[in-house]
Amino acid sequence: MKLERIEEILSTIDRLGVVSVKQLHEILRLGSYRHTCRVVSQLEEYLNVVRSQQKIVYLNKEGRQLIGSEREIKKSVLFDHMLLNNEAYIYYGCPSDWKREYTIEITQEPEFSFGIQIKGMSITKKKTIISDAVFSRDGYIHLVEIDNTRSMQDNRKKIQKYKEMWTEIKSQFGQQPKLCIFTMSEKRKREFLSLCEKLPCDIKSFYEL
DNA sequence: GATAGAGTCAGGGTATTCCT
DNA sequence: AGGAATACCCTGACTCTATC
Repeated sequence: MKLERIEEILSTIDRLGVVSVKQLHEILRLGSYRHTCRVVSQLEEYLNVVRSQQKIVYLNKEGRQLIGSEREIKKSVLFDHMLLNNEAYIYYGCPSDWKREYTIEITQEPEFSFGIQIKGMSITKKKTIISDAVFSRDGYIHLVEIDNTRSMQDNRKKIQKYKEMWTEIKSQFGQQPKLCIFTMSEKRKREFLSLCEKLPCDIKSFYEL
């Protein structure tokens, strides 16, 4: 296989972190599924392979070295979450500016300063929120949240955080982003729908994909 | 003609579902 | 429960095609 092609495929894997062969088949579009399997097995010297329900791969040291990636992936319980993240990536047509684990940091002016100004000290506070992924489409920013096994209580907290920060998020992106949420069941989808009432959002359950 | 890329078919392995 | 049937995933072997 040509080096260029190897690097291209390894970069794709690097960008997603962890990916199943089935997902690679949809992303790379190398022809038949059989052929994707073959390509992956040819690249195995650069990959760690995990067999659970299906074969999933991520870059090993050689692979990272070849494409100069600093991002080391360790085998973890987060794999399922990352694979679901990929499903969203595929659903949106593999956006070229897709970024995982995107940190949004904002500074908020305090609502009440009680008229006190302390010299040399800023009373603004910083807040961060990490989206599972961010991408743009037709010029619009999309923030992606993947709900796998998080408790609904945690989900409520996170959505609340988005609501609190939404004004600043808007001004940071210079536009109204869209919150895209993928969840595991219709029941949760309904809960998210009511939680996100006032946010521009797109909520889907994985069964719809 | 050698090589790489790609398709088809068959079969093994394992998980899931079905049936008694 | 436990064995049979089914479904799904992965791989090997063979073949064809394009390109150099």
